[in-house]
Amino acid sequence: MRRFNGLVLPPSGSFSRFQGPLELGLHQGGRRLTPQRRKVLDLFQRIGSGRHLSAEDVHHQLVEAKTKVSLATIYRTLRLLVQLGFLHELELSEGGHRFELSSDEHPDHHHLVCVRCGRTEEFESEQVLQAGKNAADKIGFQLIESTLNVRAICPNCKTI
Amino acid sequence: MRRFNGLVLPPSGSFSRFQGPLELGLHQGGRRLTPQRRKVLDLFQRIGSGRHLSAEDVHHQLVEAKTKVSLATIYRTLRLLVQLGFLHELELSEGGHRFELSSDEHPDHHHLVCVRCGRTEEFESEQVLQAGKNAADKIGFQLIESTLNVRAICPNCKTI
DNA sequence: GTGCGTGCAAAATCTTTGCATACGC
DNA sequence: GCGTATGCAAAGATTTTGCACGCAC
Repeated sequence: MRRFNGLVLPPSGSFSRFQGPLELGLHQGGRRLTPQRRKVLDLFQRIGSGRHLSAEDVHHQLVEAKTKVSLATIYRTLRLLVQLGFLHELELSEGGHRFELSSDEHPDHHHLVCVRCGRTEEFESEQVLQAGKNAADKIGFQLIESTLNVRAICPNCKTI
Repeated sequence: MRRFNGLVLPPSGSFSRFQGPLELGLHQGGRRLTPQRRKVLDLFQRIGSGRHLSAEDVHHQLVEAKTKVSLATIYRTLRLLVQLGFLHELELSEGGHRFELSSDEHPDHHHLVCVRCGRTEEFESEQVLQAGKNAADKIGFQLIESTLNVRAICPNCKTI
């Protein structure tokens, strides 16, 4: 059950990481830069890359900041921003999807998650990048990105 | 190449003094090996490791095979089997969680997913294993497992 | 002005849970 | 028999969608 409901994919190269002013992508293909979309982008930029928010989180933050926006719009916007490559969608172990800002400074970073307390650390690895590329090449897939999820137990939880 | 891994269940209804790991786990701590649980295990066993089923898939398959079992029980059973380590829970990109049989032959394998059609291929990589271990060691986490998800476009979809 | 985006509420998924009953041990 | 597991249905949690209106362009 694929669901594409109305979200038109941008032209080729759409999966590459975003490289310019954020507004650019949102003005292509008849898309509009609405206040709501701007606020969502602003939020992710303000908190920086490496922070993981759920749709609910984003909505809550914006409402707290007196921005009038519906949860439905958050979902629609997040999906759009992921397709445009501005955000990464994460599926770490527990409870629903999370989103983080794509970053040129920390491309292809990976996540260490403590299975007990949920503490999450990030790291980069040229090895992983290469391994993903090797695997894709071997069967003729065109690589987009790879993410390594490491399940582990953090020092705090180990002592309990 | 052998097709089945070490987690062998004797055929349903047979008496055997051999007790594989599956029975052992399901008999510990007052747990019971019910027909429903056995059927779920049998299913994963039959299709082999490397196949990814959703809870709904499992339910559907069993009902087709004339096994009377409720979806709620499937969810409860899958969660149990994951906790016992007999199944792995996957969170590939599209639509919900999937489960696969844990395998002694293919531990720590990884997934290449086509973002357009959902086709999924598996691979193994010593590099990835090592990278996960390095990262965990570096900040004092105790490694449990690492899984690399590679998002890519498969040859078929590339030509469309 | 055109038609994309939004809000709202309803609907669709997906998953969990309360409770009485069934049954493995 | 004891206590766990199940079925059923209802509740929860999360995400999508139909429709009329609003607003970016």
